[in-house]
Amino acid sequence: MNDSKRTTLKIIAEKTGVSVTTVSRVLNGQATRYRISKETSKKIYKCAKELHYTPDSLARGLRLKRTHIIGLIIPDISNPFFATIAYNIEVEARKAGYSIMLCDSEENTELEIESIKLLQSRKVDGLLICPVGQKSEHLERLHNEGIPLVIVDRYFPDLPFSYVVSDNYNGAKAAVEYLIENGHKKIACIQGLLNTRVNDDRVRGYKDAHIKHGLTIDETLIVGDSFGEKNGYIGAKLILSRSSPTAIFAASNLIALGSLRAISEEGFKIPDDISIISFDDQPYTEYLATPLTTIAQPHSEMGQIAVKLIIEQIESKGNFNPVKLKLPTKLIKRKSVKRLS
Amino acid sequence: MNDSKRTTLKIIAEKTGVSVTTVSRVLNGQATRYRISKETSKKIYKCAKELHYTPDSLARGLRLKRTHIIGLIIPDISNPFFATIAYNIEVEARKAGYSIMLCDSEENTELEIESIKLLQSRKVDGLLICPVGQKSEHLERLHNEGIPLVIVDRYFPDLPFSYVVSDNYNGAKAAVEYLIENGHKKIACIQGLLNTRVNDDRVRGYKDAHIKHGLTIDETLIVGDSFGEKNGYIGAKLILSRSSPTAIFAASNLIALGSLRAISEEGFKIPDDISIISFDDQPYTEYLATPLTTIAQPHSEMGQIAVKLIIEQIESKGNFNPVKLKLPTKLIKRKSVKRLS
DNA sequence: GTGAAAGCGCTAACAC
DNA sequence: GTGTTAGCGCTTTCAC
Repeated sequence: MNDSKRTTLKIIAEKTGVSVTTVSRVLNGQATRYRISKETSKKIYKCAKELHYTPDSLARGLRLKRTHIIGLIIPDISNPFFATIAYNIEVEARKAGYSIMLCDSEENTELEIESIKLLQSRKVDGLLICPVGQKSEHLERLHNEGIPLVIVDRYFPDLPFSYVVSDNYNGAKAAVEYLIENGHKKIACIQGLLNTRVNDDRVRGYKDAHIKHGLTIDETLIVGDSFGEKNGYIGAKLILSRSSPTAIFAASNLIALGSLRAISEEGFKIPDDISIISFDDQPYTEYLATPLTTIAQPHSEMGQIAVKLIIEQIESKGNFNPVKLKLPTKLIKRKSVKRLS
Repeated sequence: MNDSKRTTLKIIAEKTGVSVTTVSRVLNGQATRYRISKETSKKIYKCAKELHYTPDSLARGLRLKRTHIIGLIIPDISNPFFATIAYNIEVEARKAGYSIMLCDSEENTELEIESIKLLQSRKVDGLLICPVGQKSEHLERLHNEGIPLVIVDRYFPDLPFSYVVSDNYNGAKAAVEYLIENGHKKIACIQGLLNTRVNDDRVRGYKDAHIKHGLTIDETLIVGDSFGEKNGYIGAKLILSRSSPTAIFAASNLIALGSLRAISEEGFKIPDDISIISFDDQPYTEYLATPLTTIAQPHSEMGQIAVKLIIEQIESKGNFNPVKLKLPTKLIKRKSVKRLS
């Protein structure tokens, strides 16, 4: 921290009457390599302990060009989906000796770009980004600069960097097929942020499920433009007022929450009046008025794998190939889908 | 990051034919102060831009003894309560030019202590800690070392450091009084982590509400020992099997979630068979099977104020007095409490 | 077995 | 108006 004169190698060197070099070597476990005498070592360890020596990571980072910091950019850490991912990332990174510097991009590409710059100036060893996902030039640039980078959740399949995401397409398709198999034919889709791969994949899954089962796609049943709760609310209100779908496919947990509010305000009952299925499972979903049928994403795995990938990349010094991972989702059947006769 | 030779002041100095000092001064906006000529300035800015110069925060931090990093220690970032607080902290800190280094203590004092050491070696300017709360020696030590420190959520009233917390005592008391006013006399309490001030305050509020209304306190109705979901589940199971309370006071949002599971498993209906009131409101609480009556905590304010306090403290260089803030909570009446005749 | 010296990129005191 | 120099705390080459 600021003042109060923290212990440095120099201080220890003076106290023990050896050179800074020796102290550094001993404290870095290189005593044997340099055949430093047991006594000297002991003396140094003892002194370091007494004075509560902690190495200065800034100085070390400056010297070594290695900070053991991973920059993490999240679109909204208050969203339980990202909070869970962040949790797993932090725990896994810590185990591997890395610290996390956290930035929230507030679902805003400009802020995302700012955050990247910031983290670069902070000299993080690598970047873990859950991108807003509408633009990618800034990420490509990063990649070209040779900065270790792993994308989580939202991705860009055609670009040459590593990512770990859920299988949004098949997840969404499975969700909608489940609806169709239960006799639903008029299914609304409240989608998330437009022109993001995640959303496009989910919507594509929604459409392909229709096609597969010979149903025509009614574009007016597809509404919405963000992953937030408000969009779920507005989307559901809209859809309920102008059409009468028998089911809703909500493209995110927050969208589902917003829809729930709209649905109850409009006096509809789930699943009797309308069915709903949501993307992303959360601890609370099973206790909702009607326990929600959802597509669960592998939060923990995503976080853990992301950390593994970024560290591999950091430690490989450039010669590695992008790893592209699409993790399977799981349909969790609960009570929010009604079987139509 | 690691290689690819990032632009430094030196490089710019060479390209523009001036000294490093001048470059530093210009790029730090001290051109006028040192009366550096417009041309020189322009030249430098232009070169810096072309070469995408970003200052090296490590070097700067080392030199200035100031990193503009705030260390944040959270017991569980996947808990929506903390995630929301973290969100507000990150946003507020960023606005003020600070970055957040995040550590999750997993509700474990040992890890909390480790994290503190880590963050100290990272030379953070100050520490924002949501402590586990069972021990405080390590925090006192920090304080004595003169390290800027603000405690959030869980606190130690007798110790001389700043904190910002909810008024847990009055919140809990209001909750239980509300129950009593609705005719409940046999009220169970599923408490959180023992020997933490937060829990003690909430339990004290629970008890004092009884006393105030002339009810005797039945210690067998008080169960539990952690803020997690599992404890809520076990606690509710226990209480339901051996007593028959008409209401449950759940000391956290996760405890409430666990209780909900137990209650439904046991075939009880809320609020007809049993009422429940929970501490901490979350976006999903109003959509639960029975919308929960809760005590809402001022998440955003807590986060924002915490950042203000820590920055004040960082920038005051020692001569400041601890600020102790207890923020009011709010009873949010929904449908989980039944009026008994 | 140990040390001196250089240098990572930056800022600031002191020159002129 | 601009430069020289020292030094933040650390690691590492080279020397003996």
